[in-house]
Formats: sequence, structure tokens, C-alpha cells
Amino acid sequence: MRWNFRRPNLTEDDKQARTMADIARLANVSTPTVSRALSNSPLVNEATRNHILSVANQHGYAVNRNAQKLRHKRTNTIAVSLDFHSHRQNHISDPFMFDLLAGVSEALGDHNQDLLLCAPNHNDSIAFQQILRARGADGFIILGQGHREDMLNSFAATGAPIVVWGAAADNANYCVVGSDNFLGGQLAGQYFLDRGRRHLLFVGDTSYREIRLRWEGIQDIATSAAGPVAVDHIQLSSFSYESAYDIAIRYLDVVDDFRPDAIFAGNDTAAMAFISAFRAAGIRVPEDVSIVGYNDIPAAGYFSPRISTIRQDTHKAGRVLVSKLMRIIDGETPRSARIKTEFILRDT
Amino acid sequence: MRWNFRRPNLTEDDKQARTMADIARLANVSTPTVSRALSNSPLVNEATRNHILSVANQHGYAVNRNAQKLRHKRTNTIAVSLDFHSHRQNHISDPFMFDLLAGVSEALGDHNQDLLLCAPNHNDSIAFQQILRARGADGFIILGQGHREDMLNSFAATGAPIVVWGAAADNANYCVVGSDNFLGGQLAGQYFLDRGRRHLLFVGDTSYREIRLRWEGIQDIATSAAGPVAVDHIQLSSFSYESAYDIAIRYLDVVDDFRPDAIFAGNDTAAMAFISAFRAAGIRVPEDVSIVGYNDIPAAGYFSPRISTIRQDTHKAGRVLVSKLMRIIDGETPRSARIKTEFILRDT
DNA sequence: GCGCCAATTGCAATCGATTTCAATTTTCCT
DNA sequence: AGGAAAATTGAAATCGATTGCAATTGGCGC
Repeated sequence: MRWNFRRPNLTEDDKQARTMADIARLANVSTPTVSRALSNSPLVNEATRNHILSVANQHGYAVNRNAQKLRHKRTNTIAVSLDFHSHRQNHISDPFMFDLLAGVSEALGDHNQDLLLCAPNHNDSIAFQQILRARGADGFIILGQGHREDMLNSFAATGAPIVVWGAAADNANYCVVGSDNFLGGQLAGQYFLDRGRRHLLFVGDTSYREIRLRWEGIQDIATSAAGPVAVDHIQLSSFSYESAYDIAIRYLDVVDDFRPDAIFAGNDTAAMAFISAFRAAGIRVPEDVSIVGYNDIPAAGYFSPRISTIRQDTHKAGRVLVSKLMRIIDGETPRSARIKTEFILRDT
Repeated sequence: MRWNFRRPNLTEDDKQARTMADIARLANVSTPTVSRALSNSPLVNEATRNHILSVANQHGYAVNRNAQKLRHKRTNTIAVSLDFHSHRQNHISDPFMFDLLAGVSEALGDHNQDLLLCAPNHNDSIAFQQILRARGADGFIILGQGHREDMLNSFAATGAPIVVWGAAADNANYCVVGSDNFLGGQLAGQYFLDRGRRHLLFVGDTSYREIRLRWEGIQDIATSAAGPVAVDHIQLSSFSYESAYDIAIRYLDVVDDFRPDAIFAGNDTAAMAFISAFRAAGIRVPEDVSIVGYNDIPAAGYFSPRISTIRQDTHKAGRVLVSKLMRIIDGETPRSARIKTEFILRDT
């Protein structure tokens, strides 16, 4: 029983100083007074408080969070749902989610909230409901791409405090924070037009709303441009490099009438795959084809050629998600938000 | 107050069915009976249990976990410490930690444990102790590179149930799970020798024990080889691509007597940086120089050239970390473990 | 019909904190 | 000095579950 080992250099009293009652006894006061002292209540005399605090410190006392949560009916815990499984299944290798999680973790720390990390097995809201009902957390931050929107709507309709990373549907009744995907598409489109490109190609899985918005952004720029601009689209079904590479090769085989001079990829990995495939086919990048990715993953900066891309401020995103959720828990109904999205010019 | 919204299609009773007492009243039994029914105690009559279960289900009842934890003095929660801050600061872009976290998350789920994600501000054990004392978790899984080993030793000495990802020091009194770094180094070294390479260069920050072991592994192979084999070393101080690239360039400038014909990099990102720098200097890879990385990040597979590397089974790692910790919590003292480490042959 | 044992069930105490309210002491003013 | 008001403190109830022990019921053998 290694963990019952007791540090040798502490006083006899210490072994029992685990509860508030212990501290109270040691400090010659009652439990309520200890409680008040520890929570900085103005009701307790300063001298008394200092005494209690020093006793508590000496004994390395920490308030039992479970008792506290039970009594307060508030957990100061936020559940973060991250679908590792589909992340793996879709071969998403972008470190994007990790950065987002880091931002959320940091922001929750600033708000003194604990982070309960959940990986929902099924994409239904029952598991979520249970966590709330069991008072395991006060609210939810839902990360990961491609949520069942109807599920989230009904979950939010129960009054559950949630914020969701992604792109908001028009009928969403919950708070969504995400990149400005439409703008991202416009930025890429404008860049292409500025370079005189006229045959644009969008590569990405438009069954995801976020990706679809990127597509719509580039279409928007194309239609409002002076002169004719074509926008084609290749559907992707996986986020993996290999899959994108295969699709690029197949595309080159099949299509011989239309040859794009600019490609906007839904993510950087796909952009790299297309560059490799095109180069293998003797098409020069960026001379023959301009390429823009999305997310600005580290590899985008050191791929050869260095990939121009759309960057979103992930750290800020985490912060915004948390602050929105805290406001929801406090009774407000903050609006959905889009975070800053910028074009990163590199070689392609 | 959006979250006080009540679903309209439920019965009147429902609004009060939040506690065990509510369910007891609705089922015409006492609270202890409900408790026993829900925990599948053999003490309760089967018919009674079924009735109670159906009532509880109907009302979407979930046991209050905080009350339960308080009473049981066991939280069924594992704290996972992940130092996002130093991760960012060191510009670690490998998705390695994310994969590890995914594995841990999945394994904890299988063990019915909740995952409390902590990002310790200071690298001292006080914050950890507090979590244990406050009964926020039953044990710790510590991820991330470069822990203060003395800190972990003293933490473990208090009897805290912990497992640590990394490489074990000889005097470590806690359970460590990690890649077989020494073997990884040997594998890389053997590969080089098999190709007839004689001037090996190790690139990595040997102040990390894990990295140092990789270095020692390749040295081991070199010294036991037939004939003379040189092993040089370049110290890295950051995990970023840019930093490694700069160091590679500087190295090429300074050194003109010794020209390595094989490079083993402490991580794939550094391997890519060195390849780029060497190629920019007109050195051919893999013709003039063989290169092996570590971790097998996705980019290693689609960098050009595709990078040979050492892969560790991250998912397995998460599983092992968790099972070791559960055993520690159950009173055993499992031994440290190394997980499978294999050489991945690609172009370099 | 009676006593005994096994099977169910409920009462009350408990886990460790917080909060209401009452009790006590101090302070301060006239 | 007298007394109201303010400042401290503690007793007891409470949060929502679990468990030891006692109480009730039914079954069975004789």
C-alpha cells in the first residue's frame, strides 16, 4: 500500500488533518468559522482568519471538492467533448484540435474551472444529459467537426448550457464559435483573382458546414468578379493525405478539358497532397497552379513549396468559447461569434 | 435563463425527479432501496428492482456523482496532466501528445473512469497534491516531456498513485511507461550500418532523458560494430522546424572536415528540417546521407522524400498507462514498461 | 399452530462541507 | 452607566447519496 506512506517530517497532528473539522479542532474554532475563513468571508475576524489559514497551510489542508460541489449545487467543472474516435477514423492529422483544446484548457484555468474531458461513444445527447443530470459538470464545450446538428439543437433545447466549435446553422438555438469560413473562402478567392487566375478548383468535403462555407466564400468572390471565373469542386471523403493524393491522381487522369490554375483546399493536408500529385504529373506549383490551404498547420510552413493558407487564431478561439459558456451559465444568452481569420501569404 | 427551459412532452412528476428521494417516492419505496436497485445489489427483490429501474429511466434520473463520490471516498476520476504551455513554448508540433491523450481517454473510458485534464502552471507537486487531497481524482497520469524528476519522486513518495510517460531514471520510485528509446536508437544505428554508413550524426536535445537514450542506443550500435564508426552529436534547444533548420545551416557552414553520411534525428520535424537544409546545400538525400526520424508523425509519410522513422504504438501506450495506474490504485506496484518500438522503412 | 431462518425493506447515521439563524461579545453613543 | 447596533461565533439543518442494523414478512419443518 505505497500510497498510505506518510511523510516522516510532519507533526503527529497531521495524520488526522484531512477534514474541516480537523482544522477547526486544531485552531480551536468551529467548522463554520473555518469554512468562512477559507472562503474569505468578511464575517470572520481577521486575526481568526489568519490563524486558521496558517493552521490549514501547515497541514496542507485542501477543501473536499466533492462535499463542496454537493452543497453548492455547482461544480465549477466544464465538460469538453472531443470525438477522438472520429478524429482517428477520418485520419485528421492537423494539430488543430489540440491547439483548440490547449486554448480551452488555459482559459478554463483562468476562470478557475476544472476540465472534464469526454469522448462520447455515440453521437447522441443522452450521455451528455446524464453528465449534466449527475452534476458532473455545469456546461459543455463541444469540439470536433461534423456534429449532428439536430442532436445539439435538442440538447440545447433542454436548457443545457453549451457552446459549440464550428459553423452555425441558421436554425441553431445554441451558441457557436468558429472560424469565419466564408471570409476564408473569399480571402483565398481574392488572392487567386489578384494573380489573374480564372479556373478555380475547390477541394474538400462539403458535407461539413464549415467546409461548405469556405466553398461558398470562394464562389461568392468568383461570381462578383469582373469577367468569367469558373469554380469547380472535388469532393473529399477523408482528411488523410493519402486519400487526397489518390483523388488528385484520379482527377488528373479523368479530366483533360478543364485544367484549374488555382486550388483552394479545405485543409492544409489536402493542399500538400494536391501539390505532390500535380508536381508528380509535371504541373508546376505555383507557376501553373496557385494553391491555398486552410488552418496553417506547422507543416504548411515547411512543406516545399511553403504553402499559402488561411490561419485562424486557435488560442483566441479557446478563450472565446470559454467566455461565452461562462456567460451562458451566468444566465446570459451571448451571440455566436466568428474569430479572426487571416490570409497567410507564402510560396504557393 | 435558457437552461431552466423544460421539455414539454414529459409528465408533471418529472419536474421533481432529480434526486433519489424523488424516485423513491414515485416508486413507493425508500431511498436505500432505490440506491440498492441502481447498484444492482442482490439485497433487493427482482420485481422491485425492475420497477425502480423503469421509473428511474422514465424520468431520466442520474445518480448525483458528487454525493456518491463524497460517500464512497472514491472519485473514479483520473487526473491527466498535460503541459500545454511548455508544449507551445517549445514549438512541439508533433501530434504525438494528442494521440497519447486519445489513447488514455479511450482506455479510461473502458475502465469507467472520468478524465480530469490539468495543465499545471508551475512544475511543482503542490498543485498535484492539492488535487489528491481535495479528492478531485484518485490518481495521476503525467504526460509531456521533460518532467522534473525530483519533483515526481517526492510526489510519488507521498504515496500518490501516479504513472508517468517518458523514460525512467534509475532512481525513479514511480511507474514509468514509455517508448523503448534505446532500442529505437539501436534500430536506427543498425539500419545505417547495414547501408554501409560510417559517419553517424545524432541530432536532438539530450537534456531530455528520452532523447539521450536514443543517442545512447545509436552509440551502442556504433561501438559494437565491426570497424570504426563515428558518432557525432548536434544539440537542439527547441523542437521547432525553423530552429532545427537554422542549426543545420550553421552546421554546414562551420564544419568542413567531418561530413556525416547518416543522420538520426530525435524527432521527425528535425529530420525534415535537416533534409531541407542539406538539399538546399546540394547534399543529396538519401544518396549522400541517410536520415531517420522518430515518432512517425503523418508528415513523415508524405514529406518528400518520405522519411524513415521509428514508430511507437501510441494507442497501446495510453492503454498501458491506464492499466498500470488502475493497478496502483488497487494496491499493486506494477513495474515500469516500455512499449513496442519499430523501424519504419521509407525513402531515406 | 409455532418457532426459526431467509429474504426484503426501512430507519438513522454518515460522508465533508455550507448557510441560516440565533447567541454572544464588542463597540459606541448619549 | 445603559442600551442599541455591530461584529463574531457556533448549533443545527442541509446538500444527495450509501450502509449498518433493526424490523417486517413469508416460507418451511415439525
